[in-house]
Amino acid sequence: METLWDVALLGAPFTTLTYTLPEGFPHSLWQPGLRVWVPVGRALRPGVLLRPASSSLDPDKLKPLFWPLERAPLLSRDYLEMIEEMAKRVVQDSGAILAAALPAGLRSAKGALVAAGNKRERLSLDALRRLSETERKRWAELWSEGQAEWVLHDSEHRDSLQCFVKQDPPWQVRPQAKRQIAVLDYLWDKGSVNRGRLRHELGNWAGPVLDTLCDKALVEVAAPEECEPDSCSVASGLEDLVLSAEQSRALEGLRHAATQHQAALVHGVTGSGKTVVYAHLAREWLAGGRSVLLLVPEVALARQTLAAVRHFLPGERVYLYHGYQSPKQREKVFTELAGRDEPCVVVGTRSALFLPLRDTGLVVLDEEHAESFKQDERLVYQAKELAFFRVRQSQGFLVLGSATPDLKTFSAAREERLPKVTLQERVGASQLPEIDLVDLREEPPVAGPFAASVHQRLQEVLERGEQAIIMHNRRGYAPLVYCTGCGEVARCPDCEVGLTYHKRRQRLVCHYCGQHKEFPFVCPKCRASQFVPIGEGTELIEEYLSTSLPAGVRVDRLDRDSTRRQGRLEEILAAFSRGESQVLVGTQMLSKGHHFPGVTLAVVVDGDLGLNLPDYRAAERTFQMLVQVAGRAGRGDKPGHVLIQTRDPEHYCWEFVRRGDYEGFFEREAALRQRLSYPPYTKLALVRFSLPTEWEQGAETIREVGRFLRQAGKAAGLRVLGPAPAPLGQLRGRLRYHCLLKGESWQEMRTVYQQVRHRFFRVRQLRIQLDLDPVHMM
DNA sequence: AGCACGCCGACT
DNA sequence: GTCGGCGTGCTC
Repeated sequence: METLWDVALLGAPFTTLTYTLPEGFPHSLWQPGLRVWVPVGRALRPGVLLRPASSSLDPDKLKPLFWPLERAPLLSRDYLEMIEEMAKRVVQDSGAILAAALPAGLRSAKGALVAAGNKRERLSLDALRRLSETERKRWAELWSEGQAEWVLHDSEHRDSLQCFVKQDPPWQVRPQAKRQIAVLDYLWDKGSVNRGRLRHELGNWAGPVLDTLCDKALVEVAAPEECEPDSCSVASGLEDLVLSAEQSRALEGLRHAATQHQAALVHGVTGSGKTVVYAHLAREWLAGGRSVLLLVPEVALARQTLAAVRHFLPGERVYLYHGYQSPKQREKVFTELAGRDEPCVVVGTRSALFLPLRDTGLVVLDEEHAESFKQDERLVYQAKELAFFRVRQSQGFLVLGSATPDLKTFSAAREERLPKVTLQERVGASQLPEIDLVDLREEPPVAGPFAASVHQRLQEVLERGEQAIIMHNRRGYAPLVYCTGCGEVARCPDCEVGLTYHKRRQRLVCHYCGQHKEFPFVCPKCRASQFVPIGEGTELIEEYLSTSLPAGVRVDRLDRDSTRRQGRLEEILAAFSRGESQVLVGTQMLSKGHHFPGVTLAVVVDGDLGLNLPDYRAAERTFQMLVQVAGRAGRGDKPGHVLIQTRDPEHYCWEFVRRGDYEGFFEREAALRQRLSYPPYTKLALVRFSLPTEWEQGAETIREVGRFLRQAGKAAGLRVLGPAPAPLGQLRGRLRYHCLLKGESWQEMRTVYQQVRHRFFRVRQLRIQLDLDPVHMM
């Protein structure tokens, strides 16, 4: 009989600890996946039973776990298997993975009470701990028989209310009202947080300040929204389920692939109607009694896709899941799915891969090349890898879809490790747009950031009553400002990068660490306060077009700043798709999957922006983004046109973008990668490490880490490059370095990483992180 | 992350 | 002599 269990802690330090079992509960209760309260130090913490312990610890020295949180395990064995596999791959504790996977409400045990049947007996968690052994046992038996229940603290408490800013800056607040400004700034950065969190982060004074701001209607405090807006007013562009001949062939191809493979690639040009094909396939899998998971890279797309799925699959249970839902909402979806046996559809972003779907049949990863499918802050994981694991585990089928697949994915298809179906035609009357380069060396920008001919073209399009999108991947007003006193550029003191000027907010913002300074700003070098903006961001372009285009033309902006306020994104998209605005200026947010039939012109303000970054994927990324932007033009019945401004018209990327020639680009880029020994021809990992800027032993430690890595790497048959300062050499007051590992085996890389961590474990100033297959080298 | 333990400076 | 500052290290 197993009496020792390994429990993964759901809070820091996330380690797995071993406990004995308490008395009074039926033995059959103890199953993997059961959430429990365990004593850690003198506190109680939530954790998850992983497995009967194999360790040779002395049972007399172990504590008994305290109490189960539920009568049946929330998580299945398959689910735990997935978590543990993931933990192994990213070299982290299972508890850390679980904590990232579970919605907040399920990983934090709120102070709870035990109520007994119909009696009035109530016991707080603390009271329960103080009971005598016999009393505790009696309660355990009562609870086990269903005579007592956990009553979680009600969330109607004021601190659980969500707060969000209701107006875009600039805000009408006296400049002396520092606290009001601090609250507004905080909420603006975070989007929406609950009142408790706000008071915790800023201090208790935030409570009354919040009330003042509510009175001024600058901030709203509301109960977490319980339901998602059901339908989306943005046109989805998907009229019906009738398939073209090409789509039918693709569907047939996928059906066939599913009989002998675990996954397939749908390579379809923008506007070729991939979603309809997915919908058909989804319907078939549902009919077969299996669940369907539909993943898209962004929340806005998830909402659109939800509307389309509901339209196509009426009567099916469809769940939505993404990171911007309220914790309550996510908790509800999570628990409902964990207990659900009938098949259903889930539409969501990357985090939806962690949902406890019982029987995952079909998984669709749309826009599979998108970088948001790999997260790299808290937990480094690749959604594709996890999706693969899930379908393998459940004998399901994974569909990767894109107009511009990840080079790695396409190369797998080329080598016939991954079946591929292709969609080359746009559906309906629309055609792929014509794409032209505008050489800014010959035709320098005269109209704001635009060449004369581009501006001219824009005006013509608007005169005809058509719409245009302007893509520029830089938010804010100006990416740099320099001081007229000393000629220096204003820099972030912690990151050393230039500060971006945001005109509406009257702030200088560091786009890397998020800190901001008020503007006007006093130069730290010469005390002057006159600054001149250099370069242009979306805010400037919006302002420029609003004033230079004929009156009556409405210009809107779509970027992270303009969509911070809740519901703004939908408003902007809806206004554009109803034709109320004619020009939409934005960052790459514009390029993802939106369907605007009225758009006949797309302008890329600076095609070279991403091309010269120190990253082996710079060209791939630029190509993908430009093809996606181009894909927004000419989706209606009028032909589309794309203008790309560049100062480097000879770059090999352009001819392929112009012809919409993915395969050509692939050949060229793949050959380059092979020659330079980059993925997909080798495996790559970064060992990132950072240390405080002000640390005397910094330089010596960097050398030591490098020496150690080179030695350990060599022994493991890896090539080790570096250490080199990371492209963002200083961030948040820390120096950042990395070593690049090249080799054939992920496992060797993990081993080397563990060795270096072990070796420098005691050097507290040093933080070391592993990123297998990094998407960007920053 | 908590929360102890522990070793130095300013007070009754 | 005691209170308390936060550096260091552990939690089954």
